[in-house]
Amino acid sequence: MPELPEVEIVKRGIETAVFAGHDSEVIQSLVFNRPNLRLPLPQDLPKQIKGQAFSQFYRRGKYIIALCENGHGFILHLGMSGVVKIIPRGELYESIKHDHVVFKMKNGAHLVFNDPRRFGFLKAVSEDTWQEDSAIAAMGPEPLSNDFNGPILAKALMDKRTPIKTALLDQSVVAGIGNIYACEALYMAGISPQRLATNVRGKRAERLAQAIITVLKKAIESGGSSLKDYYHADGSLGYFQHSFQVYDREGDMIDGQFPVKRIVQAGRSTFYCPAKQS
DNA sequence: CTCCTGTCCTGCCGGC
DNA sequence: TGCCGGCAGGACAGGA
Repeated sequence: MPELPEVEIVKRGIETAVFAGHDSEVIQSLVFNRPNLRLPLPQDLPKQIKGQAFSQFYRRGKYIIALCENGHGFILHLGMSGVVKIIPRGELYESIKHDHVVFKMKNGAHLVFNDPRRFGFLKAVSEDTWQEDSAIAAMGPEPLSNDFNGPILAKALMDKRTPIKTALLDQSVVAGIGNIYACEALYMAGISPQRLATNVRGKRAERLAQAIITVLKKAIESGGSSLKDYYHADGSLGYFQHSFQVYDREGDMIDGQFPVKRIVQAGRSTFYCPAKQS
């Protein structure tokens, strides 16, 4: 499920667990239970970070960047089905299916990456070069930073001849939006997903930028508030229940009279309310 | 160049 | 109940 808000919650949850004191930040071991996910797992990483303390976590779009004190670290992408589980110190960790990557911490806690579909990946990077990684460098502005607003969005959309919905999924336009929040932001902004991206400018682009910011912030808030310490009882981070206005609500009525439709764009489902979006 | 389609992989849900 | 097809929140390679 992970789009920007979910990844942000996962990152905060990891930070909370790792920076809890009593050597909770020190990695005792890192184990890969298979050779690859979407990409080969970095076989040198375990020895590079063994005994090291995590020093810093960042999120960029849908990516989490984790760095250790010696400068070694990794980029984690959750793909479609990835979750991070945190098993606190003192609790027994029992491996289950698709637990591909397991960090054992010095204080006895475990951080586990579980990804049934294996569309996620973990890539070794260093403190000095992670920003030059191809996935990171090509990314557009962070929507919840000062680098993002209506005019900046309009400029990124100017040359795009695709429908606006498809353009929003392009991580070089704006970072972190996926299928759900593209649909939700367009609904909130009253913009049809079929409108050409190049025709979203001026006031429309302003409305869309604001809608993106609002939708993402609300999702982070609801994730943060609905999860005790950001993780479920089973220790999994990254899945929490939202109430969406249009996503996965085909046939539902808006205002009791305007139905939500489902169409397919670039091979992905789009949900929208034609009566409310133009 | 830009844009679209197909593909990677497993799990789940609805229909028969 | 069981089986099967379709679909799933991402991102890339390859072809048009």
